[in-house]
Amino acid sequence: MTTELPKSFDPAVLEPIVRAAWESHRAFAADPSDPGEPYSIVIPPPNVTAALHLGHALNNTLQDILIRKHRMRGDNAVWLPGTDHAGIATQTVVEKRVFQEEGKRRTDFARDEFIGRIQAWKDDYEARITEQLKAMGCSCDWDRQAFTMDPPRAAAVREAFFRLFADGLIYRGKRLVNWDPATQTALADDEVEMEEIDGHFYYLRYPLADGSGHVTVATTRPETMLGDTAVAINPRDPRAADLRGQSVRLPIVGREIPIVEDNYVVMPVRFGGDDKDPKAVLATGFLKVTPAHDPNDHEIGRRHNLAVINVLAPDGTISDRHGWTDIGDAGFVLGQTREDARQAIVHWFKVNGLLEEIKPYRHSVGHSYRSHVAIEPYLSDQWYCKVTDPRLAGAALAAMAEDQRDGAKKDAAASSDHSPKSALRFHPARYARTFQTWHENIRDWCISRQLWWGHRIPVWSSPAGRVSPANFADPANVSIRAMDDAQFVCLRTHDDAAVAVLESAGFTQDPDVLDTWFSSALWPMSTLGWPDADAIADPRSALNVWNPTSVLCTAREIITLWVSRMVMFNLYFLNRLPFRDVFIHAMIQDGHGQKMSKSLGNGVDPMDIIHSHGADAMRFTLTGMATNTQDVRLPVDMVDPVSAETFTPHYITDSAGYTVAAPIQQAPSDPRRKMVSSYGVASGKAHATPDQPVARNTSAKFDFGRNLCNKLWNAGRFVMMSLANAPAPAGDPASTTQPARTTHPQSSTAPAPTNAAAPSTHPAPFTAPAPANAPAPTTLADRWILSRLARAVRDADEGLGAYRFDQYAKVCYDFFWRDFCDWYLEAIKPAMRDPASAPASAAVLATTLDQVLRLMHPAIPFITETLWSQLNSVRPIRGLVGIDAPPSELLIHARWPAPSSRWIDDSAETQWQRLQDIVGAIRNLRNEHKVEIKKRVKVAIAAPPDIAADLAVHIALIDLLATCDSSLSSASPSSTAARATAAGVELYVEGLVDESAEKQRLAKRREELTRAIAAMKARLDNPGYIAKAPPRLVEQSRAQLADAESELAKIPDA
RNA sequence: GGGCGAUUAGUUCAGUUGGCUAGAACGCACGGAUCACACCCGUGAGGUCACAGGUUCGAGUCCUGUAUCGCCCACCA
Repeated sequence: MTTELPKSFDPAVLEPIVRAAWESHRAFAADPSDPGEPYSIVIPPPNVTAALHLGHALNNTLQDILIRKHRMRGDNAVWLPGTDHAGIATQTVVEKRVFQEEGKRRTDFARDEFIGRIQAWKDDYEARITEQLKAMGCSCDWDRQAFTMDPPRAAAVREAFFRLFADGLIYRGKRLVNWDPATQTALADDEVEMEEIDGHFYYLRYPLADGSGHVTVATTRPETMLGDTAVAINPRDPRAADLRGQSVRLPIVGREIPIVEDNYVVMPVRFGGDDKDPKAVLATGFLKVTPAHDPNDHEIGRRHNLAVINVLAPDGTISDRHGWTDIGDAGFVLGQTREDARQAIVHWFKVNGLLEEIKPYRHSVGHSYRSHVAIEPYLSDQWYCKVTDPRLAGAALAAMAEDQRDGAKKDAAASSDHSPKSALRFHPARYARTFQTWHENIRDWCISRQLWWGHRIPVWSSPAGRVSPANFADPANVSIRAMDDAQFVCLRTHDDAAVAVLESAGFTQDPDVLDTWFSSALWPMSTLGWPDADAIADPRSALNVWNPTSVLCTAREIITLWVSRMVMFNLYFLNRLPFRDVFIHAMIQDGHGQKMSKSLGNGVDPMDIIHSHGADAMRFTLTGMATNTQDVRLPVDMVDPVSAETFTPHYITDSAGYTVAAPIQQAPSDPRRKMVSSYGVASGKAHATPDQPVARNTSAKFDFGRNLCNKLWNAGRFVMMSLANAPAPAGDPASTTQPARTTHPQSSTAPAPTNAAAPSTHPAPFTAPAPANAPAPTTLADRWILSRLARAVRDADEGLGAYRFDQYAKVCYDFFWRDFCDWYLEAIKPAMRDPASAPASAAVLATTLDQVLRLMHPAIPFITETLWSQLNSVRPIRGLVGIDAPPSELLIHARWPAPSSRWIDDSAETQWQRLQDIVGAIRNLRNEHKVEIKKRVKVAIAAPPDIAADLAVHIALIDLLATCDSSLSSASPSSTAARATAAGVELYVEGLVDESAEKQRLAKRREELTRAIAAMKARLDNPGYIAKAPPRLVEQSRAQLADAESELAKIPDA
């Protein structure tokens, strides 16, 4: 039965079966009370704004590899899944959707009603994301799935806010914030994108108040002049002395404002300014100071005690209702947008003869990452978290690994195990610098957002009302602080009675919500039960077992947004790190080095790849791409929806200077084309019907993984067929290979059978007994493959330990395909026609496949799990002395291979390498002379006595692998024999008559040898080389020279 | 402006502390329906390691500079 595997594997059929098996066994469930070293990862919670993209696929594949490997090692491994509510992003998406579909704006709804809409969106996308992760094979503990706004996470937010508030680390500040006039909310610095803009420098004349003349200020934003409260000049400016104490009359408004001296002002070039500084070139030396609308001016205003006059409404229009009273003649701009006001004011200056000049100026301007409109520095009341406090940023800096601070030792330090395990380490180490610089220059964190979707700020205030702790039933859960002459009351938990007290005293709750990163910052704590009192008190609680987590896997773009804040909060609230390692993986770009994005249409949907190639194929390809670099490229193929042809898109530059994909004629307007990036987004439309082709981006790169899976499938099939007749283990095979795990499928606490037997530390494979009836391998092929296996296991482990997933993938690939399939399987085919007669080889074969499946399972879990169950049902002898292969019903719970250095066999590898060289040389000769594939040729091998003795034993292998009949001889070339040299022996293939081919080949070889001899001679003639190079290398060079010369001597002259 | 990367075969990438004739995969060329696999097998071609200096017996690797590309941070005069 078991040998009836289909010829090629079908992921669409197999993956759901394997998923069901894992689910029914509750294979991903973890329990903090399990023995085993804790190993935990929290998922970087994807935003519920959209379905997962390829970057997520990479991110989660790598995490799953780590989790699966550690689970197999017997560690108490848990992977905590969840999603992020992503305040601004999600609200914006839903607002846009509602407006498109219903023509309604957010303000047309009641707050709760609109939140309900967003909630529905969230439910939808959370489900999709979860399904995507499951389809990818992510072995998250789904019982612990979290959402940054669900009740447990809300409790964490309340507790954290309360503690920070009571400790004075949260304050209310009237500050300039990055205001997005479109969404009417404040943005964090990180949410602002800089864009280069072609703007202008406007030179405006401000008359001196005494009428004796004017000063000329230069500005890119003339409209803000309405809020000017000073003109500044550098004290070193030669004109400063004459103007000291003077003031100017602000045009339009008529406000009299002082001339102040401040070092911030850039000196114009003619007074000694730096001529390389474009500002100095353009500057007049007079700076208009608008404290309410420019961060630097705000600082100047503080230094000189200037008035702060806000002339804008929250929507970005000029307004006299938000702090501006002396409007003078400015009535004509009231109500205008920033852009219109700019034109109007410039026009006013022009007609009044006060506009001196306009010069073009290219500069960068902050834009909202959401609405893409220009950010307005805007004065408003916001809540701040005082991350500049030493207890936060300082603690984060102190937690860094010593050898990663100040860029010490660079990447070499990342993999060293010498520094204390308790420190925060980055992999690759260069990212430690990003983290350090951020904290050294950190500014207080604006945590309030003018949104509806998010954690409502748990503070009530009243300008007039007053309360005291005595008013509350539970004063310990109330924190009262006075700021700005008002009382602010923070409630620790949801408490209707306390709210009633506040409301009756005239208090109202702050309408704002918290920055989405506030809840994200608590993620490694809140997903594990904090702040539940029992969780904190119990040393065996999930919180105390799994926090600190083992590693955080993420992309570099959120080191400052997220990593930093988790470190600060975890240290502050729990006095320990949220994770020890931070692994920063590469970002996936398209084949042109551009980010994948919806607007470029170059994104690749993981679900498309799962459908076309299979989850394993996608995972393996991504694993191989996870190199140490900061970007990797994935050339994207697009599928034309009409012709169904695949092609590589080219790019054009649009009128705005942006590069855009130009893949398909009229692509953006073709409704079918839109489905490219909307798999799973435009619900129900993603699945193509046969008569309606759907364009889906893909990449030929995924063929790499698919080919590997297919190869593994067929190799597995072949091994299984071979072993079907092989000896089975003594005793009752069924009971040893089929542990009865299915008898307790509901028990999440039951560890895997293999792990249960293991101590809490790693299994000790060297002491594990081999099967009593395991025959000892004796053949060269067996010794060789076991030696290669031992190295592969060691190297794979090393790669994973250093977060070098590409190395892990390569080791698996090379060992499995090159060694196991290309050479080992070919070599043992004769023996496997009757495995019972070669029990040792059968045991080696079964053991090797067993280990290959274990080794590759973390990367390609579905196909390996499928083959594992097949191997279990064949029941061959598995395991050898030194190679522990304890049975397990499911591979996901099977024990991770441990390096078995006892099988590393240099002599076998040397001998095998010689065979490979000889076989390669004979195959080469055959090909050069166009010998038919099945024709056996006669080969005479002339070898020195010691090598000849070795070869005599294995001559049958040469005959098998090179399709020849070879004989060892002492060099008796017939005149017509084609010849070659390999591995120190000479080969003569009889009967190859194509003399021109042979001559060509020899001429080429002669040239190669001549070149090599010249290079060697030059090297050895260099006295410095002889004197300074290690003797080993000099010896090697001499030997190579001798070999090359002797081979050349034997080549007959043309 | 500050920082971090990258530049190696047609393409995507490896290349450990400097040391064999610089490797792999895909693609390409030639041969092959062989009883695991044509998503395969065998063989081969293909590289001035971005450029210019330097250190060294020896540089893809270390140093300096240049160019191009990318990312992060800062910056509305």
